[in-house]
Amino acid sequence: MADDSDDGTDSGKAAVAEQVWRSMFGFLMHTRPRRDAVLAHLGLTPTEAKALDSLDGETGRTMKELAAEWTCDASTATWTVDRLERLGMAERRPHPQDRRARLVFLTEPGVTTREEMVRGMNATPPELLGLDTEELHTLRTLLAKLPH
Amino acid sequence: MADDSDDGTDSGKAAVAEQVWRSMFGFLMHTRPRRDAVLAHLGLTPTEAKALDSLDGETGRTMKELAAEWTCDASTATWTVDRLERLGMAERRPHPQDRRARLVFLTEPGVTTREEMVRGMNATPPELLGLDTEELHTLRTLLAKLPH
DNA sequence: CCCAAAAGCTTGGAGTAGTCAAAATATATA
DNA sequence: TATATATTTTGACTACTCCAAGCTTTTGGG
Repeated sequence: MADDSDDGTDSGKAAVAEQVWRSMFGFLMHTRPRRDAVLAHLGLTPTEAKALDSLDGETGRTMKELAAEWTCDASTATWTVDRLERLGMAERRPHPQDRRARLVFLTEPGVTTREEMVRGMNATPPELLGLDTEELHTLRTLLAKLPH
Repeated sequence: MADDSDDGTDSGKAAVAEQVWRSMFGFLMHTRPRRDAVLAHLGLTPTEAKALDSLDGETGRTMKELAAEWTCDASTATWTVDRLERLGMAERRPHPQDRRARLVFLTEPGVTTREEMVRGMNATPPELLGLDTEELHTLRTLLAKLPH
């Protein structure tokens, strides 16, 4: 009610949304150093982390696909996969149908590192446990309505 | 209730917190391209953006302070401020008490660019308006309990 | 069936951003 | 005056990033 001005529009809603975003974004910033530390601890550059995230041990990806996903030049994709390969985390295998193409897979150490990275990046910030269970349930329900 | 195992701890709460975090983090990722676009549109590198954020037009900061805030080498701070200065967005002025030191201020164009940047980075994602006003109020109350 | 064009990838060359260490300069302080 | 402080300069190195050129293989007409 007490919100503000005089136009007929739903300006109160936008103001509340803004405060919601401020809190959410602030919390994200607050917890960011922890996520940065995950990559630092694993010795991964942001590019290597992104690459690791795009790959797995079972499904081979072609260089073309990876370049498209990373929205980079084909030669940059070559360079990126080279880095992972030198780290022993990825390998190129021949494409069974097209001998021009390569399929990129994570090696076993690559899969392990990827798992640690994903676990660390997605780890629940302990600050959330400052809320009680009922509050968390409410939050879960509401946040589930947002695109992800 | 129906949650899981057999230890006496409050394991259901952690599971809900995890889902809350998944939604929140997912939404952050979902909205990230928009924030990247703000910097791209203003032609700012991440370092320049960080520097701009640390400065204003009234309060001078010494190089030493800036290096500490950015947790970088003093010479890196010099390099960073140089960039902003070449862009016409910052200027060094002598320190009134200590002639060894400099005070760094934003210029008028720097202040303007900073404002645009802050506005763009903090802009409320329109997806939030998919929730109704009451839901947003609830969200605001709960999120305000988190550190920011 | 053959060959020119296209596709997939890599290599080589070059440029930008960011980072630090060491040395140099100027000033303040004990 | 000797030492400490604030900053800049110089030099070197890593991480990206693209473009242009080249190699191999596939594909689409004639």
